[in-house]
Amino acid sequence: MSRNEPAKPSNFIREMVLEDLRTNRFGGKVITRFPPEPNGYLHIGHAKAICIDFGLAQEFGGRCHLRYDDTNPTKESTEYVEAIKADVRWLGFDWGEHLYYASDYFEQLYEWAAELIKAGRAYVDDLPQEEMREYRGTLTEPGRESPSRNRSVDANLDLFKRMRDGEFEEGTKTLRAKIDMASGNLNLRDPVMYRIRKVPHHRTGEKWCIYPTYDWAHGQSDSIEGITHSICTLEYEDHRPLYDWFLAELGIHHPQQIEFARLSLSHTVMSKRMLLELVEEGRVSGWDDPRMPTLAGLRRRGYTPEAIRDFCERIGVAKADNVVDIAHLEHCLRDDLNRRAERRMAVLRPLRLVIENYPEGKVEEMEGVNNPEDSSMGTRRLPFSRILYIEQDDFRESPPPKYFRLAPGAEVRLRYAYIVKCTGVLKERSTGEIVEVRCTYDPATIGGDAKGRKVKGTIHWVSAAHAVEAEVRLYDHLFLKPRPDEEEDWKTCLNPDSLQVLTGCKLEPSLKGDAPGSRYQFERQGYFCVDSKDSRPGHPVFNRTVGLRDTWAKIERAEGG
RNA sequence: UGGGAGAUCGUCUAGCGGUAGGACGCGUGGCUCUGGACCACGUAGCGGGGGUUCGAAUCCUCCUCUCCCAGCCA
Repeated sequence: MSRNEPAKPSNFIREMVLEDLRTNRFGGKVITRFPPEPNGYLHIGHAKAICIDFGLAQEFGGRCHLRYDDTNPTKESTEYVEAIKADVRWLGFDWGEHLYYASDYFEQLYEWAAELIKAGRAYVDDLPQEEMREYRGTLTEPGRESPSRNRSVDANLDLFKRMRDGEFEEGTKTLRAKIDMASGNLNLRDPVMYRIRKVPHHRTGEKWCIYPTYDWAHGQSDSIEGITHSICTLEYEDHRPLYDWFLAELGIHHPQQIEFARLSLSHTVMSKRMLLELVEEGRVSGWDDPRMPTLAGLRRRGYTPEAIRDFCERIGVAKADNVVDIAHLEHCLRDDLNRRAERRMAVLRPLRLVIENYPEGKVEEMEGVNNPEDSSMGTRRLPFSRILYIEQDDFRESPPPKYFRLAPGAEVRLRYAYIVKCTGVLKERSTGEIVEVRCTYDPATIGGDAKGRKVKGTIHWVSAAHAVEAEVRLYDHLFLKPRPDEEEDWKTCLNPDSLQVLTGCKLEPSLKGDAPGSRYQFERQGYFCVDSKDSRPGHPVFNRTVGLRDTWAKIERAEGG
């Protein structure tokens, strides 16, 4: 409608769906699914897939199923099932009644497999694993047909039944599709449909000892659920011919598989293997360590689902390999938190500031706005007194050029309070360390009104007598290099300062006893949240979610400071 | 050297034969009781060679480079 509105960015998947809608290919329906294997935690890469799967369904008035691809009982557990549900919900999506498990379809899958056997399209193979590999050939040489390949239908049926009945040991038999051992696509060289695993399944228990492979289970599960668009990542591209083959042979509802490029993020790793290694070696405190790219980690770090969804929208969807700069994610976060987080004052590295001409014992209450972006968020009272804490960084004995903060003889505004002028410092005799800054205040400037004076700097403060003590954890990128997995040894570029723990931080009293997860902007510093695991009454712990943009730090860095 | 896919500002992404646009980042300026936010401006790109066309990022062709596949993982 409005001509200035930039066109909503589309992507190739949306356009394919639109085209299918136009041609009425699936009767006007859009049914997608998010199909995690319950064998690990979801990360930001999954969030992209979730946003695409659920987002498309939402957009076109369809629905998206949550379906667990639980075909490999040796790796899966209900613990992951629950964690994944929680993460998807937290991200803001709802599968309604449509929670499914591939394991619900085991019986149907078995029947269809028998059907393929009867059609001469599948056979029981005796080849052990290593031999099967040899028979498969290589990327450049065709494979050879297994000696079992031309068994009779009856023999195959009988053997298959006995596989199910547990007559054979693990690894001694498989059911394979009979396709083409010479295909250039290795997936078509008689792929395995069933393998024997004499292990209980987290849902079917002891009922089965043969389990379908991904290739055999996935497309058929999609079909059963009436999925129209089966969206997955690029590595499944050459599985599509097999996906299509099974469905065509069975003559059942045939969804469209569409592949997109998975998300990579700079300054972190996303592979399950690497994340697991970080956890197991204690490089991080767990899957929900705030430095982890897992949804659990991001949540604990203080990320909002809105910011993550916005990010997924902004990065787009395409087929080219990509690595998105983590700064992009952080931008989306700040953008969201700036609008929603209440402001607070907190001194992370305290330095005593004594106002020499302010009466001892006097306490005034200053009014601070909770969010300058949204006046409906109200105001709060801040106790002010003679002895305050300010940030160590906000005082320099010999200030560099363009330093707007406190320095001997300089004036600065104490946010929401008074203009003060520095009169001197107290140092620790032996070390020369500055332990206290002295100043005088101008009573006429109450509330921070500079009365027409040009006071360039405004700093935050906390009244010493009223301060709440807290531990603050400063998090930074987990890796120093943008692409750790491209280093000789990815762990050599782990950021040794990815976590800095500060104790004895001084918070304004309104922060006392806040609920875990509460998010704030600590003015001039960044966004912080109450840690959901370690914070407790009497010992608050805050996590830095992300810092504010810091132009001054940039200037200092540029000048070699 | 088999099969599949891909290549557009530093990064992500649009473009569908008609002026290469947006976002992030970066830079400059403005504004500001957060050196935040916000506003304005700027920076910078079609992998290469041929061809078709009045006109090519887009169509054809050859080449180069990158990614995926040899699990009874997903």
